[in-house]
Amino acid sequence: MLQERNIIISSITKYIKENILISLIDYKIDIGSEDFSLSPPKQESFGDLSSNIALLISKQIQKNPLEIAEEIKKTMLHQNLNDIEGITATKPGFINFVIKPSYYQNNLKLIIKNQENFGKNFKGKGKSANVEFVSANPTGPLTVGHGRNAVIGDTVSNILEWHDYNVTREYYYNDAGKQMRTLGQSVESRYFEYVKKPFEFPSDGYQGEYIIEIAKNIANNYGKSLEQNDEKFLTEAEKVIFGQIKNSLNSLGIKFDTFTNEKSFYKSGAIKKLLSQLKSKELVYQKDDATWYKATKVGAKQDKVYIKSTGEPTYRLPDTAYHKDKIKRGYDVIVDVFGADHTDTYPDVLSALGALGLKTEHIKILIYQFVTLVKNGEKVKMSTRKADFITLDDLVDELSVDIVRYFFIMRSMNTHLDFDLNLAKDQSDKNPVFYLQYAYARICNIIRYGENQGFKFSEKFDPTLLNESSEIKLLKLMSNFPTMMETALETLEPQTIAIYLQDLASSFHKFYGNCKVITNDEKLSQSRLGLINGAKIIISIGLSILGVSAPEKM
RNA sequence: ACCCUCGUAGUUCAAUGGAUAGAACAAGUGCCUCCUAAGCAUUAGAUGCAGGUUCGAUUCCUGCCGAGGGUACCA
Repeated sequence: MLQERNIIISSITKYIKENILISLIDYKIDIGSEDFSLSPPKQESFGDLSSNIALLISKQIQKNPLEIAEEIKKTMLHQNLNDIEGITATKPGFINFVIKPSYYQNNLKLIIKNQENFGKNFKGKGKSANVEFVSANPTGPLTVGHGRNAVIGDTVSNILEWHDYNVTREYYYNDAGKQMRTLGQSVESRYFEYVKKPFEFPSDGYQGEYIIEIAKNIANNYGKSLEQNDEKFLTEAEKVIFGQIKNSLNSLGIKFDTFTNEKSFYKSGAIKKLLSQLKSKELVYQKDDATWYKATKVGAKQDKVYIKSTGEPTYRLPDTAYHKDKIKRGYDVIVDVFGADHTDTYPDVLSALGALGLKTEHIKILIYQFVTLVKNGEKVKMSTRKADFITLDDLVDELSVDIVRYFFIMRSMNTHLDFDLNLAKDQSDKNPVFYLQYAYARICNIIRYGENQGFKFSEKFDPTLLNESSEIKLLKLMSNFPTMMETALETLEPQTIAIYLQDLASSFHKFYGNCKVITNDEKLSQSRLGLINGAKIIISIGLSILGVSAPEKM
């Protein structure tokens, strides 16, 4: 039922496209419906949908595009199309379509009827998805940079879930590498410092206060006579820091389903197996005491090291085993959220998997650019090792979950994000997220007010009374919601939703300024209650996907 | 040196190859006897530089300039 309805919603473009193709028969042009556009023009005065078809074929058939547009228009007018109020041909050769208001008005009824399911096309029904994100090694608190990763990953998961995918949120960390060893050494030396024994702090050790705290706790809990290389230094540190990380994520409303670590792939023998499989494909060789991946054989410019001359693998090898494991688990979609520092690494992982005959087309790598923190007008360089960072917790404390989440997804992933701390703080009451929330709270307030005045909202309202331009505009935007969500699924770019919601909220605020909802005109009041109830549903869906709260009062 | 991402208003960011490049913040001017002024209306302000492809380029290609990231032995 739902599916059927939403096909109707998005089908107006398909419907028009098909009819355009029909009108082309005389030209004997072979053009697929994907090869020309039919989309809302920037300029409202051109109508609701515009097509560039005439411009595209004018060269082939040696004719002025405007003339072609006129001819297509005439043909289509004869077809007497449903829901089309008018067709025009303009300047260079665009064909513009004006859709009847009734189309949008009737759509409102569908929104009210389907409530939070409005716009769903269930593309992920019966399918599963795995989203790997954050994946920070537990060497210190999460920083602002991890925040962008965390919020993108969680929101992408929400987008998939909304489309009915069964989503696994997964956190992967490297616990076998150098970073963790350095962490253990750092704690160890702080421990000896605390118990007043000779110590030597590693030159590249982690310098944060939290290391000292962990060392103190170890001394308090396990006594002061631990020896060098006791594994408690690392295991305790990992336990404590992971606890903090989970708390930080929790305070952002993020929960993981699975934590996977690198060590498990050594234990299970997966890495050995992977190496021998790659060897049999002649993709692995020995040189200078190191084991190399022959990336050049599959198109890379340089071979890469799998196992260093010290006998320690680089991250590439376990990462490949890990992705092989994920593929074998049978997900329909696998998403990795990586920072820009991974740009060069994932092609090696994918090419190795591909060489083993595994399918990798369903792996989507989302690369986001780094966050530059700006404080007092200066850029802050952050390093976990030097403890020179602003933690995610600090950010959430100073701002709020809603602001932090919204701030991280309101920009496209591949923009280098400048996060001005002073600005975010000073203007917190003018933050764009409040604009959305205020629209929602305003709607709720009108509904409350209406109830106090004896207006009970009924689904039997008459949508055809909504004819003010601000009403039509709002209705049109609401009709776009399903298409917008489809785009969000295709691109896995949360920003799409944020921008849409800004538009919708703006449209609502303008409507609020122009039209009074609760008036003496009972029928009109009912219609407008229908309108704002529809807007409420859509804002609510959008905010919940973004993980931002929808307050009934502000 | 090479590779990737990016360069749009004073600032932070939008814009499936389309028509007059959009917002927000900051600056100026209006609007609460009326459902919340966290709002609305309105003024001013931008595609780094040079070429190319195209009917048409912020978008695609080449070069230059600038920012960030990467280039086995951090992940």
